[in-house]
Amino acid sequence: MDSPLVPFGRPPTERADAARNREVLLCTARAMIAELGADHVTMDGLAERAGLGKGTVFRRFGTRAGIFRALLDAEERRFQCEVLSGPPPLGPGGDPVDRLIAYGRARTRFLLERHEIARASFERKGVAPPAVGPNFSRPHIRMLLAQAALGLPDLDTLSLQLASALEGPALLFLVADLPPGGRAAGCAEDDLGALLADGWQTLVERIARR
Amino acid sequence: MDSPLVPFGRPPTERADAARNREVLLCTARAMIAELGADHVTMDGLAERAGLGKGTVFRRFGTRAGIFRALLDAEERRFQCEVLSGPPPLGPGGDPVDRLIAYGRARTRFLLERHEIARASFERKGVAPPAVGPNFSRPHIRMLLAQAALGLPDLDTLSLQLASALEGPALLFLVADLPPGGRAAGCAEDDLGALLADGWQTLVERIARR
DNA sequence: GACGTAAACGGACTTTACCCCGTTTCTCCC
DNA sequence: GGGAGAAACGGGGTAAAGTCCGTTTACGTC
Repeated sequence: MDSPLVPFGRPPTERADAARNREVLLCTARAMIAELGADHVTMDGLAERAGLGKGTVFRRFGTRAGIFRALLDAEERRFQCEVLSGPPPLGPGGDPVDRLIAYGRARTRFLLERHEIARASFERKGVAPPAVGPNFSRPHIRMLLAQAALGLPDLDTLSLQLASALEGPALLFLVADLPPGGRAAGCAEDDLGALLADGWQTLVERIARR
Repeated sequence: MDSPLVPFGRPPTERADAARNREVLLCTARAMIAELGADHVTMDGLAERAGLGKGTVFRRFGTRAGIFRALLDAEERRFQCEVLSGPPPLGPGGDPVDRLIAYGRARTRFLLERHEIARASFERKGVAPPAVGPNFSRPHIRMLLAQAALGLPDLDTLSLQLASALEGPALLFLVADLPPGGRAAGCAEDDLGALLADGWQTLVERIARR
């Protein structure tokens, strides 16, 4: 019995085949999304096209939304890098209010460019946290608000509400459903992004006004 | 041929049995929600318990979310009455900024009290508009902003974002999932409502500051 | 009151997410 | 290289949403 009582030394490393299959699945998913649109991607279809069993897909991603979340995560990471270590005004170094505005612009653009995946990464089944929404934006906004020292009370709640104002419209309420306000119909994605970005700037400037 | 060429006089009135069944279904649904929780209410279960066929349920409400939407609509209507014709500060007559604040408080409370149904009335399948979210709040907010004459540009977009800030947190991101910010865990519904309401007030006051 | 028609009904059928568990494969250690 | 044990795999099974279509029923007309 010289085996260690506490099984040290084996941090939860992923098995090689598992890692490979994850990649295969993500690639296949991307291809299928491009080809069929996000909501015609079924778990069975994905499994078959990837040449794997259905069980594997679920083991990897837990749920349908999990796939889209994983897809988004990869891109999120790059986005977060820019925000956390890129040049101002988005990255660190500048005036916090300017950063807030720049963040909103960048985030809006990011979400609209990926709205299909972002939307699909939502799903209300069981108890899966939304993940995409407030998880990065909210603390970031909170931090910038704190830095800006505007004398605002309860930054926890405020940052939540502002994150909603920023992400909600892009993620949930529109894109393909309701173009904002009167100018319905012909409103392309870019225009929409510009409107939302400007709106965000107005909001932030008003709130930051001393 | 004395029958009229244009079949006037028959506006799309609902057949008596259909109306009765709608009521039965809504009542049964309410009972089941109270008993099992909203997300254990299945269409089969509802149909069986109501003593009707499944096809009927779908014909009536179109989709699972449709039931919850219908349930909410009834309550929504009462809420809207208060807002549209009740006494100030919520109802018409007072200062628009005060009304905006009062509206936020009332709406937050309304949504939190019904969060289970409100959440269930969402669903992303096909092309069903969210309905609950921006459909009443947004135009109302827009109107009050216009009345307040704050010199804000693009009220269409701004009202959308503010409606998101108001409804998003209550509807989507929390209640049972993530209590806001640091003070996790023990945060009851009432406290949450107070936090969100205060946050909303802060937001509006800042934006309205001349 | 009988009749014709459009609307409503019912439930079998299809599709899809997700579970389960016996089987296979990796990886570590000797 | 061989063996043990844990992790990953596969695919049949289940449950629930949503569709279809043949049957029944309400309601206006004669």
